[in-house]
Parts: sequence; C-alpha cells; structure tokens
Amino acid sequence: MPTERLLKSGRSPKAKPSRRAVAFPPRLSSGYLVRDAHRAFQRLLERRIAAYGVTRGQWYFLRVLWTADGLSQRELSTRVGMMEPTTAIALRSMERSQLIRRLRADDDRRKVRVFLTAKAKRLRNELLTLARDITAEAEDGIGPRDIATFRRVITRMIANLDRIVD
Amino acid sequence: MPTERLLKSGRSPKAKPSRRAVAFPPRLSSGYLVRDAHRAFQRLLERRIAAYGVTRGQWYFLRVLWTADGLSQRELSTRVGMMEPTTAIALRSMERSQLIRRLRADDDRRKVRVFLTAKAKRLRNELLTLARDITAEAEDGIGPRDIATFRRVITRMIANLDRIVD
DNA sequence: CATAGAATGTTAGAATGCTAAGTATTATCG
DNA sequence: CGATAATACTTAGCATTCTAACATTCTATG
Repeated sequence: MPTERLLKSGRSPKAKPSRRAVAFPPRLSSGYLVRDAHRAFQRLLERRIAAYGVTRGQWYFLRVLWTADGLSQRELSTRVGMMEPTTAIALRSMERSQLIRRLRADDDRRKVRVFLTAKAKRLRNELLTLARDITAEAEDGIGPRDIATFRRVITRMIANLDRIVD
Repeated sequence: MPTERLLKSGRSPKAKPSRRAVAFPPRLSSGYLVRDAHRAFQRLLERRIAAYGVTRGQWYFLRVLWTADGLSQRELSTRVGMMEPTTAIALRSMERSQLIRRLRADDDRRKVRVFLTAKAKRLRNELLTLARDITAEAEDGIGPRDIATFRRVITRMIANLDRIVD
C-alpha cells in the first residue's frame, strides 16, 4: 500500500481554509473497503475458474442454473441481479462455450428457457468447492463471531442502499 | 428479492446423489455479499455524481488528486489501484471534461504530471460530502461497535486475499 | 559514448456491465 | 374483433477494466 504523501503543487499559500473543510479518508469509507474487497475476490475467482474455461461473467449464471435449471432469461436476470442485455450477452457466450442450450418456451413463445449442458453440470461440484475455498481463505484468521457480525452488517448495508431511490 | 423456487426441469429422477454433494448458498458467501454491497454502493454513487457531470471512472482519480495534486500517471495508478491503461483512459476523459490538465515533467520527459483545474477543485467539498452521505445512509441503524468490527474484518479479508498469489 | 535495460505511457483488443431504443409475442379493453 | 398495453428479448452504443504488445525516454555499464 502506498503512503499518503501530500504534494503541495502550485497552490497559493493563502488559499481559503474552507477549501479543505471536508475530509473523508478512504479507510473510513465503507464504500472504499467494499470496493477493494470486491476487486480482491474477483481477481482470485477469475484466475481460478479460468483453468476450467469459465469466465467471471458466466460464473454468476452457472451458479444460479446449478440450483434452478430451465429458468427464462428474465428470471435469470432477476436472480443474478443483472440487467437483461447483460444476461443476453453472457448467455450468448455460454452457448458458444457449450455450457447451456436455449429453447423457446412452448406455452409462451416470447420466453426462452435456459438449460445446462452435461458439461456444465459436471463442472458444478468442482467449481462450487473452489468458490468455497476462496471464501475460506478470505476468512482465514477471523473468528466466527466476527464473521457473523460482518455478514449481518453488510446484509443490512445492502438493504439500506437498495431502499434508497433518489 | 425473488423467492428460491426450484424448477425440476428434465432431470432423471434417479440422478446420482453425488451430483448434489456440494452446497454453497450465496447468503453464506462473503464474496457474494461483498459483490452485492459493491454494486449497491456504485449504483448510488454513480447516480448522484452524474448530476455534477462526473462519472464513476473519474471519481476515484478525483478523490486522490484532491489530496495530492500533480502526481504522475504511474503514481496515480498505484494509489487508485488501477492498471495504467485504465488510468490513461480515465484521464483522457477527465481532460475532455476539463477536470484536469496534463503536463509533461521537465526533469523526466517520460512522466506526465496531472493537475486539477479550478473547476475540479471547486467540486471537491460538495462531492466529498455526497460520498460521506452515502456511507452514512449505508451504515444507518448499525451500531458503532458493529461498524468497527465490519471494518476490521473486511480489511483483514482484503489483506488475506491480496497475499494469495496462485 | 554506445548500447542494453529499466521506467513511463500508449494503443489494441477482450470481457463485463449499463441505458435507450427496437422487435416480436401475448394480454387487455373498448 | 381490433387497437393498445404489457412482457420478453435483442441490438446499439457507451463506460470501465483488464492483459499484451508497443513507443519513448532515461539510466547504467562496458
């Protein structure tokens, strides 16, 4: 981590003090901490699933489909938490990679149902284990009580933020 | 949040039990919680700074430059935690938006120093306040002790993950 | 000094995610 | 029944981020 060094640059020595009134160091910002943690998780996940020919964008959908095969694209979008164009792009790449097949629904011809291939089903246990390992490595040396508090707090933060509309 | 409904699809009723051996629900995955929180923070930040004509990609750099004007691109990349091509792209957009100027360093003509414009400096207090408000809204209803635990835990997770090389 | 290597930035190309605007199908209502 | 709405998905275009490969400039070593 780089040290916080202040370059004075060419600022006037008699700058108004109000310029500096607000301070908000990243270490005190939950948002910054969450961002850094997210990037660390992603980096590791991406590197490890690449060995199986799976990309990060495919991962989230695999994870849902392993539990609920045959969903429509709309349902998948909702569960994964992505917008539908994002889902469409991810599914196209998964179809190319032989991870899914897409079948038009008989009852409603607007809908497309997504089904895992045998290949994708075979990946399930190994990849889920891999994901659990990453979590375990992340939580290494942290007590179970603190982990529980962490989960409770971050879940509440998500709820707080999701409730805000403006 | 959508209910967990299991579509049985066309799977054989006598599938091997080993197929289901591994379970790892997202609610128990710190990685998933962190991802969701990250997206919630980003969505809100993006929406609010858009009113000032600032994008998310510019934000991280502004934040560093408000504290240390005149850094080189390499130093900026390190502090923000981005790769250099990412920095180059963000700075190009910031130059177009009149938020920064780039000046070749006299002492070392490989280096480019980045300086905030008056416009960018004027945005500082208002945008930092905005960011602090988002944090406050996220932490609403959570006790200070729990917040402290949360920060300690997530900081440790980041350290754990950053240490892993393979 | 000349040349090899290190340091700083850039360009190119891919993946991921968004919003806005389109197409096609189904449902509703006058 | 026929026009209008809503629903499901796609396309287009942008922003953000990465890795890999390049150009430019400086440093170090013979």
